[in-house]
Amino acid sequence: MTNSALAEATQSYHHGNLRRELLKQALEHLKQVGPDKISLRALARDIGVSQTAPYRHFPDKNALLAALAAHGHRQLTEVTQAAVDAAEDDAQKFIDIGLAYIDFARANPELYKLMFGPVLESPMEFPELVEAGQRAFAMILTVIQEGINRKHFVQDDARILANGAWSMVHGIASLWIDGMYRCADGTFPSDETHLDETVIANSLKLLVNGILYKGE
Amino acid sequence: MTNSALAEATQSYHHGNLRRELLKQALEHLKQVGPDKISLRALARDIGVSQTAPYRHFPDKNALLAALAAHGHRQLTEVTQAAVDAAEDDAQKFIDIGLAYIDFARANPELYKLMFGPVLESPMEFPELVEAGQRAFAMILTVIQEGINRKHFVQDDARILANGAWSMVHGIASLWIDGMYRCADGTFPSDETHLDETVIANSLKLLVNGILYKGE
DNA sequence: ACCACCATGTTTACAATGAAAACTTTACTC
DNA sequence: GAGTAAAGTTTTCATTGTAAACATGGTGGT
Repeated sequence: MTNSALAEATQSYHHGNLRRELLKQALEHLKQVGPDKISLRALARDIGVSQTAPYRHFPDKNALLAALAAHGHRQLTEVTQAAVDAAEDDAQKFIDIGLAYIDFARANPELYKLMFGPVLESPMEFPELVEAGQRAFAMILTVIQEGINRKHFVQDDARILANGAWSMVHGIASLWIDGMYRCADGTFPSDETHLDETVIANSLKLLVNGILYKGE
Repeated sequence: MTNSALAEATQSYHHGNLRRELLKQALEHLKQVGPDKISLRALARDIGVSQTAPYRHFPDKNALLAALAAHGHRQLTEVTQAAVDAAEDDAQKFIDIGLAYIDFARANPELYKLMFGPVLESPMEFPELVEAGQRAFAMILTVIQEGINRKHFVQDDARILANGAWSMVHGIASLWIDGMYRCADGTFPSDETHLDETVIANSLKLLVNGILYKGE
């Protein structure tokens, strides 16, 4: 068994392939207790390994969380890219892309909080994370630039359009996740989850209306 | 000195009026170390009081943070209300209100993170906080409703307009605070803080354009 | 086949934290 | 002036992140 790939696949090696297992368990714990309360020791305990074993794979807790966040960014980019590819070339396209992004955030709230919240320290120091972020932004920029080329937009500064679109989508996702989306009377929606998509889509439309060039 | 109001005003009582002092120091620590790393013990130490003294004024750490967040919401509502009052009745009005909100977030990033981030646990259990949030939303609704009454908007569902506007503003504030606002090439702005207002205002305009009724 | 090495885990240890429990002090009330 | 309840203290405990020193076992060079 000199093949390390085989070693990874099986249960062998010294004590299993920990790094993968750690990230898997971390994601599980993340979903259950939220990003703040993740404990390295609890992870190690649940995996059945010593409390300091994780430090052979990550310099510290923050680094593990960063790896988790990077994975999340890649996933998010994936689902958004899928929406981009599937979309027809009209206004609905932008709505659909936004909805895909927001759906991911709603389906993985704790992960999303980790990715964009203040839990992670000095995220810019993790190349993996920075690259994932740039990839996501590049994707948005591509879509935007296409729109600019086709003269779909009221303005042709890609930076403003991309940041504006991202802000809107991120804002909706954040507020919704934190339960801050409100009814007209200031109270919170009870359980009409079937209305969500419509409400969100309508909010998105506001921005799309502001961006799209309305041919006379 | 039977007057408890006087007692609060002066330095007297048992060992000074702690509650006020705690919140003050907490705000200071918040600015310096961020919401995650605030430590009750450090607060007590800096004030010169025993480590468990805070527990006579707040049931736990979370409650202290909630009080801090509530204070932040009141401040935020205040500055935004001021912008509402100062604004003339045209499109620029909405830009100005949004900018005031975002300026507060940029001036008090750690406080803003505490108010809207995932740090605070079960925020809905703090009536003080819930009320502050409702007051803020009510203010937005008032402005929106006025606009609806004057037929300024392309749509008359106040909930959608208010949530949409808030999402946009919150999204911009969050991304900016976390340093995720990007240049057109996907990199981050270096130090052109003088350009900020313009860039932000332009993003805001995208939404305002989408909301305002454009009389033929 | 041997042996030295390095990656991976373990044991032990330490300091910081949030919080509970029991005790002490002080200001105000009757 | 005694008693009471609020405000503060001391002591204690479990949990956490992480450093340091040690153990182990698979691998590669000779």
